[in-house]
Amino acid sequence: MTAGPRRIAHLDMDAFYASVELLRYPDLRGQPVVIGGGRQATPETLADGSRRYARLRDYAGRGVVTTSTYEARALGVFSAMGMMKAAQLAPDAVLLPTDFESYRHYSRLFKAAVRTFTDAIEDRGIDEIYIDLTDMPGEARDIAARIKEAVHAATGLTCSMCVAPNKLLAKIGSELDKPDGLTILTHDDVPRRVWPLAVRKVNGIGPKATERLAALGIATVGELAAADLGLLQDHFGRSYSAWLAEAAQGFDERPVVVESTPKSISRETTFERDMHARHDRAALSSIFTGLCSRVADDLKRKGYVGQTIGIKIRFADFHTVTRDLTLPNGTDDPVEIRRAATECLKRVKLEQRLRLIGVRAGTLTPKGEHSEMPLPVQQQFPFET
DNA sequence: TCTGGGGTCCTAGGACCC
DNA sequence: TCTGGGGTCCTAGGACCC
Repeated sequence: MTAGPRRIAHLDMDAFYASVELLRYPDLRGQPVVIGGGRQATPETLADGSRRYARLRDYAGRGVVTTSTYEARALGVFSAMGMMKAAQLAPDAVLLPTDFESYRHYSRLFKAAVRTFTDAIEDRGIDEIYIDLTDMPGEARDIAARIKEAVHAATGLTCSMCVAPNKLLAKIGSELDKPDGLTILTHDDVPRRVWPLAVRKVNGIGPKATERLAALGIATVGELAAADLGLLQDHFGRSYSAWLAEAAQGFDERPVVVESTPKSISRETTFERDMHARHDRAALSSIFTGLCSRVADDLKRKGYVGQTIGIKIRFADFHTVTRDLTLPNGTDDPVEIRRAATECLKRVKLEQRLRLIGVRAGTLTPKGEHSEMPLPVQQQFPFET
């Protein structure tokens, strides 16, 4: 076994949800299209067979943009932006509702296509995967090109790929040539191709860290790579600063994780209007029960029981609190979940109006496997070591 | 124009145990 | 004037990702 560099690919579907919608509505190709909002955005088919689409300007509500086409992005409309803001930027853009059923279908198709090459695949959600190509014969570029072709043949969709020595670089590289890109990065490419990038491009550096780095005069990965480790430690702590320094050099040893088990299952909902604990008591109670039932259904469908039941409350001012409770045994029973969730709810002051409520089950174990700890021997004497 | 829903991982304090 | 230390569980919050 020679311990040469690994070959890790990151594959990212291009504007995935929007591209799936364009397969169904090809007449929208080339137009700014935004996915998000509720059912009311479903296109209407007219008598002559043509379609009438909702426009972003007609939207009213609290939704956010889920995805947008490249034409909409050119107008400044990006994922996670409030729809009302997006409507100001691109009032004439077409608005389509999200259809997760379809996206999951195409997700299965593209992953199955990749699986004809290898099983060394790490799932990173509906539209992304890592692939370990280390043990595959052939040139990285040729393998990636064949995978891209297979994905296109299976779905009619394009993706962008990068092959690099690790996941960190592969993830960065797959964005360098979007859409339909194919990038190869080696460690020697880091100074020329990675250091000029904004720190935000690094997976794991989010909005908060970006802002705090900017305050230190660090905007690019290269500036981060050149930063004094002591300075980083003072501002980000031992562990995160060490990771920042490693990442800026392009080092990352994380393996491609092929199998994983879920850690938690949750359901939450944001109300169309803020609710009041007393005034809207009946409505809230029925929503709460519904969330508990959905969590129970999800647990049953996936074959798990959860031992920690938790709730999440978001107030009108967006302040968010969580409470949880560990039960003696795991459960997938909606009544038991609701009872535990209610206990959690009692520990929250509900004076402000509520924006969101959620229910969560954690500490999951496969149903049927007994996870209860054997009870400790009753009553040990203290300090008997 | 106020910001969805589903997750993961990390940190930190206190309880509890030996 | 003193309080010793280490491991693990529980709970709450926060950053981050897709």
